[in-house]
Amino acid sequence: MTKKRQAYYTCSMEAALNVIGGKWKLTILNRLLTGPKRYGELHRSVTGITEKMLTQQLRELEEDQVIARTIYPVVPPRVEYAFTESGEKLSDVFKALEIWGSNFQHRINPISGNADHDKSCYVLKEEEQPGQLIHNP
Amino acid sequence: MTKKRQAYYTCSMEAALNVIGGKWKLTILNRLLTGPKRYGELHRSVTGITEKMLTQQLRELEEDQVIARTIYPVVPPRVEYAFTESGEKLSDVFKALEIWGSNFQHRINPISGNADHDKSCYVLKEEEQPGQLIHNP
DNA sequence: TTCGGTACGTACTTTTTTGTAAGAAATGCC
DNA sequence: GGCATTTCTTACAAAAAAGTACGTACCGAA
Repeated sequence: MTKKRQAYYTCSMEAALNVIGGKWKLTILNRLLTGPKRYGELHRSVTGITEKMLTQQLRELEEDQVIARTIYPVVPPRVEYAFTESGEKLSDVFKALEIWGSNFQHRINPISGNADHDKSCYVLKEEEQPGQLIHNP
Repeated sequence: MTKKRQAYYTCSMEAALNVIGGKWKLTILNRLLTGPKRYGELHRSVTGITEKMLTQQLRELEEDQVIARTIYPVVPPRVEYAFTESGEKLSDVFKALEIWGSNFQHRINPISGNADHDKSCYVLKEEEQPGQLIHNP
């Protein structure tokens, strides 16, 4: 394990940030919001991530009990990753990050109304149920 | 500036995470929740941070328009840091992080009911008004 | 004229995170 | 046997973040 992972924090927020921080974790978790995914699916879906990084981040998320790993004993191997109950509860964090980040982007970079870098990972439904997020098509 | 700071993101969440990520920013922002603070106050209050790091993080937060810097032209110098309007809106993010992180800590480390590392940075009031956080005494 | 207090800046080193490239296991199919 | 497929490992290298140590400016007071 490369990443130094603290066991204790003086602050719950820091603990949370440590779980979802890093270059790839939000993106990975984002992909899992639409349901369980295989390793290869994630690898294709998370553009630019290397296999080493993907494995490493998945291991850490698993260690933090945010996602669960299911191995199907077949050849070639089939491994699926899915949110745990605790991981699903992260949606409130995602939502808050998404809302604030969206405002932030528009403020910092208001000219880019239709550009690629302006799109959100998540869209909040109009008739929103608390805690629910749907993935951007 | 040491930190590589992206200008564009494919995801608002990533933009948000970039603003509050890093080793010290949540702690600094946490201190500012109780009102504007001077450089020296922050330095004493954020245990362990070096002057270089404090300055650097404050500069980045200022650049991201999360905090504002006010210089009083006196000798010796007096400089105050305070949330901007946008920074204040981060409280929703803090709250979500805090709630999830708190559950996370109890799950990961359930034995530590009264230890130091179990305490929160924030306490949510019983009769909570939306978006309001008060600092832990 | 040296000193103190405040808020930095800068060169350099160490630590941490991320990336590159290659290999390995398991097994059915040709 | 040799190959393809999938899910990882591992050793090594590069890049980024954080830490160390020291220096600067201001001006009034001693």
